[in-house]
Amino acid sequence: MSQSKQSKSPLRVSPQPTPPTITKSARTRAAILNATMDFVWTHPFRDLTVGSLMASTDVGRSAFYKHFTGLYEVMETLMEMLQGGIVDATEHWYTGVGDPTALLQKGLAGLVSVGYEQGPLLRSMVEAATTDERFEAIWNRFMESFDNTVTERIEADQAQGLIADFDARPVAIALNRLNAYTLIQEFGHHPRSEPQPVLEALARIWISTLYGTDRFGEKSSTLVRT
Amino acid sequence: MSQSKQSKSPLRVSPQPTPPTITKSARTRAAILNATMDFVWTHPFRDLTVGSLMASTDVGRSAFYKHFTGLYEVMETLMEMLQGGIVDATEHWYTGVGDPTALLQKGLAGLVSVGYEQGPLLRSMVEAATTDERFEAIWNRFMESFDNTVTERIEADQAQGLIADFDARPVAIALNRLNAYTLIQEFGHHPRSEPQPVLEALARIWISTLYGTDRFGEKSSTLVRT
DNA sequence: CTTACTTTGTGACATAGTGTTACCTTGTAG
DNA sequence: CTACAAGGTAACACTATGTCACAAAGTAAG
Repeated sequence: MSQSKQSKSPLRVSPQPTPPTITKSARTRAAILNATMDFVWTHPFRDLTVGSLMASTDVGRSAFYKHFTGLYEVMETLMEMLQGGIVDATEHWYTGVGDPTALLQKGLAGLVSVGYEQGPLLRSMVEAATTDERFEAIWNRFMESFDNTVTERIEADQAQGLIADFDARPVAIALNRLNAYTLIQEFGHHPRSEPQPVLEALARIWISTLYGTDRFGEKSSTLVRT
Repeated sequence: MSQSKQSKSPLRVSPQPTPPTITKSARTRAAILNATMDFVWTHPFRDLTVGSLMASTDVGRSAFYKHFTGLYEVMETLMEMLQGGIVDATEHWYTGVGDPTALLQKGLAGLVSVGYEQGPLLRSMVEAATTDERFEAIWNRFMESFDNTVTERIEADQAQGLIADFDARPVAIALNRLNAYTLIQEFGHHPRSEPQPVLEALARIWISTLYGTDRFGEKSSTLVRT
């Protein structure tokens, strides 16, 4: 009732993916996706219903089911967009060569940046995962892929003697939960936190844990980036 | 229909809180709480309905509303029980004196122990928080109380020169998300992970971050506890 | 014991959301 | 201009919630 419009979701879904044939179907599909995006930007996922969603388009509620089998499928589509951004932002660390600390720092900076831009969307993903069984499976697979990648990277650095020889997988799982849920906590709702202190906190934790604390002076100003 | 019973929730709600007057009301209340406990032990919270819940008691569905205003209030009651266990298990660290590393280690061991015992209940709390607005507020207050306590403890140790002088709050927030969601990931579903490697991972991350990595030998066998 | 009264329990109802079906409409390819 | 598939709709069946008026059953007092 007292809702002075906040920020709008930045990602927009254009009707035509590649071919210039703008079908009516694609336009409605895009309208649904955009309406969903806008909705989760400012509302909890639990308040999203097919009815309220379609009310903000120019077609009726039951037309929704001509394009998606349910809300979970809409979220799945949006997640593919989010996933791309996250993978792009962090892949340096997994694949790059050079100073591992600097690579990690860069990867985390990218992750925090995406989290800051897409926070509410990220939050809605987790909410959708607890609401819908099928989407939960998709989300879990997403997180597990990170668990695997981070585990591999830790083990590779352990083989080179860069990281102490501990059981990599539980640490990877824990650090990934750290990232995901810290980003949601800090950037999932309006008003968002400042990204800088969050990046410093995450970088401190990851770097201390993996590469040791001797990287830090007394004041952590060496961590400043972005 | 085809439900071969898995493990049962260990916490039981006795009808009489303190006075020996066993009212009929208290018995039904306890039956509801126990049925809820049993349910979330083996099912996702989204599948919990008032109907299915009351079907496993000897009174009808609408009797539920004579005792609770909704499922969220049931979860609130169960959370008070869980909260007590967590606070008991971790309070050493916040208040104790002596070697901070050892205190932290003990606190985490207690936390992992509670998480291991109460994992599915903890998971259902987070699920309920994303489903119900009022319970979400309660859960957030719970997490914030930990954020405040950990922030204070870090700042106290920083004042003594035991911890490097970084911005304590974002680190406290991140480390608390680490704990909560790692415990849910590892112990929230059957079959649960082993507690030992999880404790080692959490201890490594907390201790490295706060007190430095020089505490660890090459193999982390010094961390073994329980 | 029985009367009066509060607590606990019930069936029926109103409401809100989901997903499906059978049937229109429209736009565009032949 | 017409055939017909794709897109859209209204109405329905279903499931869950929460409430209400009323019934039953404990309990306390006389």
